[in-house]
Amino acid sequence: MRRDTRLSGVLHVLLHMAEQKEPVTSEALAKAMDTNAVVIRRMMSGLRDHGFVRSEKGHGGGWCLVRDLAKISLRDIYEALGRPSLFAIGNRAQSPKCLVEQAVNAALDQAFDDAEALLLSRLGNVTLAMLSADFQKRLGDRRNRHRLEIVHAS
Amino acid sequence: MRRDTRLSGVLHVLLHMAEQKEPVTSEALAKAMDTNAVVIRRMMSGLRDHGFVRSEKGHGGGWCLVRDLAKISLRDIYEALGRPSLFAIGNRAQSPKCLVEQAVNAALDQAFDDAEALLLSRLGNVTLAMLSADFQKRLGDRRNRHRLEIVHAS
DNA sequence: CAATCATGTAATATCGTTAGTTACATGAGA
DNA sequence: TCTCATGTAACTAACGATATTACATGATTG
Repeated sequence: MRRDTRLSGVLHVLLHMAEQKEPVTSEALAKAMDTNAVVIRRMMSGLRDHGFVRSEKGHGGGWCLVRDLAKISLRDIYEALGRPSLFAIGNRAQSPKCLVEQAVNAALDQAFDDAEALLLSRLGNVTLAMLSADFQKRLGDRRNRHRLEIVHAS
Repeated sequence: MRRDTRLSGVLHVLLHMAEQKEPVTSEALAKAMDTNAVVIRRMMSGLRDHGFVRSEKGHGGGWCLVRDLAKISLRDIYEALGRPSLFAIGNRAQSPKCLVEQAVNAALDQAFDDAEALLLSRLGNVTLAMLSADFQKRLGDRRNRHRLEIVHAS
C-alpha cells in the first residue's frame, strides 16, 4: 500500500529550516525535497495553525520556525498534521452485527490500540532538537570519513 | 488512507468455518462476508500454502480447517497473508543521501519498529481458539439479553 | 502606485493499491 | 458426461496520496 510520507517530509523541511536564520521560501524547500511548492504549503498549513511555524508573504518572505526545537516533539508534528491514520490494516466493518466479526474486531482493536499507544509515546519522547543533534553528528562523521580518505590517498 | 482488510476478513472466514463440520464453499463464505467468491479464494490461497486450511474441488468440496484452532495465532495468519505492510505512514526515501533525511528516517524507523514488534507480539499471543471462545461468550450474552427481554415483555 | 515576490487555495490530473467482476481452465464426484 | 467447486489471469472500479495548474491575496520595493 502506498504510504503517507507527510510526517517524514515535514520533519525534513523543519530541520532544513532550523539550519537557516532567514525565512525559507516554499520554492526553496520544494527544491530540496524534490517536490512542488504547493505540496510544501499544504503540508505546512497545519503546522502554522498550531503555532510551530510562521509564514510571511512578499519580498524576503517564506517560512520560519517559531518555537524552540527542544519544545517540539515528533508527536506534536504528527498531531499538527491532523493525526493521519497510522495503520495500513483495519477492520472490514466498523460496527458489525455478526458476532464473529465483533470478536475479531475486538481482538484486532486491542492489539492495534496498544501498538498505537506505544508509537505515540515514542514519538512524544523525541524532539526536533534531538533530530538536529543527530544530524550534526552525522555531519561530523562524514567530515571525519573524508579526512581519513584524504590521508589514505596521500 | 484506504486500509487493507484482508486480515480481518480472513479471521472472520476462519471462525465461520470453525462452526461448520462440513467443507464450506467460497460462494457460501462470500455471501456471509458480502463479497465475491474470487476474493475469498485469493485471501485463502496463502493460508492453504501455509497448511492452515485445505481446499477440495468438486461435489461436497470447499474449504476446511486443518490445524487446531488453539495452534493458530493471529500472527500466523498475518504471516500467511504475506506480511502486508502494517503502517500507513512511511519515509519519503529509502536510503537518502541527505543527512537531514537520514536522521529523520532513523528516528521514525526506531519508533515504528518498536510499535511493530509490540503489535506482532500481541498478535502472536492471541489464538483462533480464544477468538472462538469470545464469540461463544458473545452468543451467550445475546441469548441472555433476549431472555430478559422476553421476561420483561410478559 | 505599480511591479514583483511569496503565500493561500481550489480544481484537476496522475499513480499505486485494494477490492470487485468476468471469463475460462482444471479437477472431483454423482 | 454433467455438474460443482476451486485456480487464476485479466480487467474494472474506487480510493487516497502526491503533483500540477491557475488564480487570488497580501507584503515589499522602487
